[in-house]
Amino acid sequence: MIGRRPDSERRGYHHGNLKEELVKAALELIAEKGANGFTVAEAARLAGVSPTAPYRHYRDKVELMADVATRGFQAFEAAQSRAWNEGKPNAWAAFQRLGQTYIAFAHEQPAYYSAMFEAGVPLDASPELRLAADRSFQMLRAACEGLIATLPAGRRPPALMMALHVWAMSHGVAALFGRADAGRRSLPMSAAELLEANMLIYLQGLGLSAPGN
Amino acid sequence: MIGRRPDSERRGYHHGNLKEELVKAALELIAEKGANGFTVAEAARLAGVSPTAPYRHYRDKVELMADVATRGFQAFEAAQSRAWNEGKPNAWAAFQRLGQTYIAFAHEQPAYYSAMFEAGVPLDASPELRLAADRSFQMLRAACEGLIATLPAGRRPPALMMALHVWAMSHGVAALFGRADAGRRSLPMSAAELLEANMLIYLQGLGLSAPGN
DNA sequence: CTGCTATGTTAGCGCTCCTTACATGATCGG
DNA sequence: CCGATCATGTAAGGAGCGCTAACATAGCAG
Repeated sequence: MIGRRPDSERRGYHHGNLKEELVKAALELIAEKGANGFTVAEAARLAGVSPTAPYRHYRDKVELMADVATRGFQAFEAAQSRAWNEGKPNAWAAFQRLGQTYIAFAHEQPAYYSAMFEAGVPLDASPELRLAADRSFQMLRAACEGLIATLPAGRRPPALMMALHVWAMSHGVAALFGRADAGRRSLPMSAAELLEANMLIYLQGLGLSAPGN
Repeated sequence: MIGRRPDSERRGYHHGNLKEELVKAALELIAEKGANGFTVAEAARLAGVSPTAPYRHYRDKVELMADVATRGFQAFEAAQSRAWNEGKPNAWAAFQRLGQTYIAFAHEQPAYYSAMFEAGVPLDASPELRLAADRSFQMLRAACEGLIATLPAGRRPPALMMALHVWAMSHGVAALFGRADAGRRSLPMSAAELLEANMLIYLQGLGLSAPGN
């Protein structure tokens, strides 16, 4: 990390950047056949290399999955950060955007979402993964603190608890109703609407209500 | 369920009741190594039969998993039913018991829980599975209706939506914080406490509060 | 007893994960 | 410019798994 070489991207050696392409292949496969239907061999095939080439870049299958999950958390945190936008124009609106972003991410990046939450990758598989996951959560926690600050001092819930609740609600809705999986029961509303209503009722329970309304 | 045969348990043929024993073995393996670390061959080994014997009882691995999931839903619904106890002594207390039961089930029967929600078994894998899952949900929905009935007519939310919210919160908490998995962040409260607080705030948001309090 | 069906075993194909040994392309010291 | 070295690829193969096909046997019906 001494800064990039100025004269070239250094995509050298045989293939170029096999690592990136393996991640891309893994995402395709996970999106197509679920988190379990992904095999290292098939990813290698997609990348046009021999079945054992991936093992030059990843110790084993789990490490590859962990890399995918890490990139997922990074992309997720970036999306969350954009949605939060430093709490503008007000904490309430920004908070609602966070929830929508969660559902949208689960819906539009099912492969990332699977790798992050459904593939069974332990969070301490790598320090980078742990870091990326923690940053996502800290973002959410900060958003909660922003909302809590609008409450009168006597009625403020612990920010950590609130963040855990919001995460649980988001994850619950996304996991149960937010995927295009088979076996879905027909719902009267979309996952996004369901989560928005859930959040509104929860916030109401905390004594929060939409400003300017 | 016409009552047991009086003269014998009818463990006939070669092994006796291999099907039951395979399910038991599967539960052990899932509890031990997660929903993915389970193999048909190893289950057969645990049951003391050859690696292909299970295929006389299940078309493939998915069908075995689906059977485990079905039995999980049946056990779950039985537990829920006991907890609900027809809404006695009052809808509020019975409802709280339902939530606790959800967390307890996820905690004490991790193998069932994995098979039901994390193994990727589609709900329409079999009619029995679909039925068992639906019955669990109808139970929850009935409980919600019981609670909603205590609200004044003008403020009643749709029971289906409420049931979906409760399920999402329960599942979110259970999936994220209710397992003994690795990679857990240290929490200031248990999953059961977290869910109870979440429910209380949500119900508060609906205008519900504990009776006699 | 004879034959049928349910339940089990053995053999084997194709696939996966991963290791070991080997080949080759890029880079660097001279 | 050349050979050494290291990073990156391939080839071969072992062990395990899902599943099928062919065969064997236990229990039951007649």
